Amino acid sequence: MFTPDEHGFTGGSVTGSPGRAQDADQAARVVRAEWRTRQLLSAAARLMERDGFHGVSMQALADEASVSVGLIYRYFGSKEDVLLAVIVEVLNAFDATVPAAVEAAGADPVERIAAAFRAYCGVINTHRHAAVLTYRESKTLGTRHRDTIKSLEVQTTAPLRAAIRDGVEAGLLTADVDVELFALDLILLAHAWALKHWYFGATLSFETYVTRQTALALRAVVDPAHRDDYRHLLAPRT
Amino acid sequence: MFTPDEHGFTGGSVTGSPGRAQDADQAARVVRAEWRTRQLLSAAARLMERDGFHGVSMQALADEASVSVGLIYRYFGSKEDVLLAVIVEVLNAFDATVPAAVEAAGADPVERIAAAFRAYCGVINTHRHAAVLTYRESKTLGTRHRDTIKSLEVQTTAPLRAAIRDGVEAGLLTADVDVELFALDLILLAHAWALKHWYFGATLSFETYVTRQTALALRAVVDPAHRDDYRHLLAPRT
Amino acid sequence: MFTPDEHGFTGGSVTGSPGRAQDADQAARVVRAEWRTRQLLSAAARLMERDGFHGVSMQALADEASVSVGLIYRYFGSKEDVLLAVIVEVLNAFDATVPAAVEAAGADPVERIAAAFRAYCGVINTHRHAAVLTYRESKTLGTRHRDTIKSLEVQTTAPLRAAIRDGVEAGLLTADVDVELFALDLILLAHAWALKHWYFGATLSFETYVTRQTALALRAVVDPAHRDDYRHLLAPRT
Amino acid sequence: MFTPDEHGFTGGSVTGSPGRAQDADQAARVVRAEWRTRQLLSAAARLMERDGFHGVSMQALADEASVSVGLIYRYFGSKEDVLLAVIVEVLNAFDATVPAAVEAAGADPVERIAAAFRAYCGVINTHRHAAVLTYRESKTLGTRHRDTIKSLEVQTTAPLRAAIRDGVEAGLLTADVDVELFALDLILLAHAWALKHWYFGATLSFETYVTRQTALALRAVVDPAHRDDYRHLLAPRT
DNA sequence: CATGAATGAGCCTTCATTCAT
DNA sequence: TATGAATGAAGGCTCATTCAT
Repeated sequence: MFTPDEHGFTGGSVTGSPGRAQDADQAARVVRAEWRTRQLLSAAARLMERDGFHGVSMQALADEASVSVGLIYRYFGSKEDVLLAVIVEVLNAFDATVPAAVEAAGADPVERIAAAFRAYCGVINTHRHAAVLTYRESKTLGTRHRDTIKSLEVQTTAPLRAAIRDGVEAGLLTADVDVELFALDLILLAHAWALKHWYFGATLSFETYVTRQTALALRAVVDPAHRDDYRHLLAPRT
Repeated sequence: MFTPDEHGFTGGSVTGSPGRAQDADQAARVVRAEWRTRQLLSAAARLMERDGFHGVSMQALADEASVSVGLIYRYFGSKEDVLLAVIVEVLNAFDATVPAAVEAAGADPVERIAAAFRAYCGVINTHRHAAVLTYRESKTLGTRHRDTIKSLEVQTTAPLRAAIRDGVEAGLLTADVDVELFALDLILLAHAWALKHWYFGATLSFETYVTRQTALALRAVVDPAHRDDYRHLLAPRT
Repeated sequence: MFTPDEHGFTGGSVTGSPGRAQDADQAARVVRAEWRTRQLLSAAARLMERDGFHGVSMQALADEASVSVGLIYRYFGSKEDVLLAVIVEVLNAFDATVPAAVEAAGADPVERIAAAFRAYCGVINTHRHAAVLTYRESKTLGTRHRDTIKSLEVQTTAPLRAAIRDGVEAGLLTADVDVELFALDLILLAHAWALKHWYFGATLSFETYVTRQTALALRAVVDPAHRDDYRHLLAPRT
Repeated sequence: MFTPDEHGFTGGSVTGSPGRAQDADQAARVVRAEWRTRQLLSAAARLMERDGFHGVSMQALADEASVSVGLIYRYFGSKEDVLLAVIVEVLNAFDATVPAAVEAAGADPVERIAAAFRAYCGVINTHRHAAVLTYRESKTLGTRHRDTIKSLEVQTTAPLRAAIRDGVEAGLLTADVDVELFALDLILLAHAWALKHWYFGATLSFETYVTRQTALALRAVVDPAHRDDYRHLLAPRT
């Protein structure tokens, strides 16, 4: 699990109050701090998805979150940090969701690939607001932040790449599949769901989208010899 | 072919001079104007791809193009107009390239699909700078401009969609292919080449990328009965 | 009394603090805000009278008022709004001064006319800087603002017109007096005091100016039969 | 007659063409130059009256006059010079009109005053566009130009002041009339005709305005003993 | 004489960030 | 902790003026 440098609440000793009461205070403080953070990130994601990073002023963000401008700076060092945190939140959600989904799919590599893809799409669907930001505003961030994201993305897509590799090695996928490339394509298709409103209209439901894309993608790589085993994935009724 | 309202050089023909000489003047002026436009758009694409629309100031643009700020406004009404023009230039390039490439590929729908995809990728490779902008900065533009782009994109992808539809109807592609979805996916894969430096590193050559993606995509849709006919596309040696 | 929409300090009362303390805060804030406004308007009037609306940059205004440029925009939405506020201030001063002066002059219509005129001149003398702006920069403002001013001016000159009308009806002024025209002329003569430095030099004192103009104007309209009653106005010793 | 420093067409010897032909050339040139000047000043007056000095760009002026921007600078040294020339044109018109009108009115001082006033109003009515500029944009001009205007105005109002002085000395006006002040008032009333559209609406015709103002003003100063002699001026039927 | 492309200083305005309360 | 007044750098854009043709 990744935790950005959200201003490092070390919560050091303050002044001179007894221990027990202080602990309670601290706990309450932490709770409130987390609530604030969530409140702010949620507002930021909503606003930035709609108006873009540069289209959202700190004042607007403060208004949307019903706090003062100054308070934002207690939780984030700069406007860029807010953006980074929003993006990181999505990437963390991948890490919190995808591995579990893959595990739940059982041992079969092809099933795991399908599960991973579906989980990716699910996270993107949930954080649709923020997901677009990853694409649109990465260049906005400085190199350091960008590297943070980059490595998070690699880490995040690891389960998918692993499943694909397993599939090839198990002979379930054709031997000539380029693991990296296929993984990239699946990620792209997942992201496309977030971009699709603007690019595509609202013709497909989420379910249909995932099912069809899964079928399309897998048909390209499943070894002909095992096609029948995955008919439920390759030729869905929808 | 689309031409944005680049400020409509009506040019005020005035009093009473011959006409031949004036025509020459006008012609020379138009030539220079077009040169300036190209010069500016090229600089804009380079800079905006690197720093994003908001990261490029008009001053910076002027410097990069070695002109004064004021002059930019003779050719574009606003900063947004510059962005629009950059984007439109790519889209026009599609229109100028793809249909010809498709025709040159002969009558076979599958060959035409492959040719269209390759052509798309080629245009994106050429205008790599500008292509990224289409993704990143569309939200930046006002609704009117956005609609302009949207309709251009639809128009631009028409040849590809047509070829796919033909393929399905000719029984070369499996009957259950979702034309729109498959077209979208191919476009995405083409665009991905522009996004890949940031997303992927520089492992693949353009040739390899196109060949492999073509194979991957087509394998998902070509009817098993015709696989052998397209072995050169489906199972390239690279 | 007119109050322009000076940015409507709604002020965001937030969480849950007592109220008394907050009220005090709010009150203090309002006081400071009003002080700022006055400070800014005063600087604006001074500068604009000297250099004209277009001759004063926001930077210059900020410097003169010893604040930052940005702060001006907390109090006024735009440069035009500053001009409007300056002008409105004068017009409000009329409303706050003239009626009282007229009342204090007693019931006699002629005395009331003289008192109104003197009061007008007094306000203009006090706000000499700003008064000139009304003439010079009305065209600068947009139609909406211009209408605001126009209706304020009408409202502001009402007491004078009423007194003249009463005078005519009471038979103190000759029956053929054109009420509107005579009122306009008096207003003009009052404004002329503000324009006179540039137009006239500094030969006359305020007192002398008012007294003489009153005499001159009234002599044109007071009915010969009542001349003697107003000798103190018609033939002053100065 | 005043002639501003309109770039001093000394029209010196050019190169080496014969005398006669050159003279013709010169003449033609001068004619065209004057035509251009008039064309430009007319356009400038129209535009500036509508949009104010600062609201008119040199480009707009060029367009309105159907010439190029560059050409304007052959006739006027700067934008300010254009404004000055426009204003000076009105003041010259006074000089060209008022004295003649005064002479034509005969020897009677009161008649001369009335004639002068009517002539002033007439000029202002004709150059209404430009007249407003005198008020609105004098501050725009530098000190030097402003002094030019000031002295022109003094020179221009001389006939009126002379007539008033004569009237007082002849005992036709009451002895206590302040010559300078009364002259100023009359000039103001004349100018008011130009300002009135904005200040007053369009209720009065020019004729009515002049007649009524003349009556009003003269009634204030004509000696009671001579009232009957000027009944046609003091109590017009309109 | 005439044109209009080109320049660049300067203007209004916004907004991230700070800090006294 | 929380507020929001205050700052000032920077940005987009305009426009008077020049100059090569």
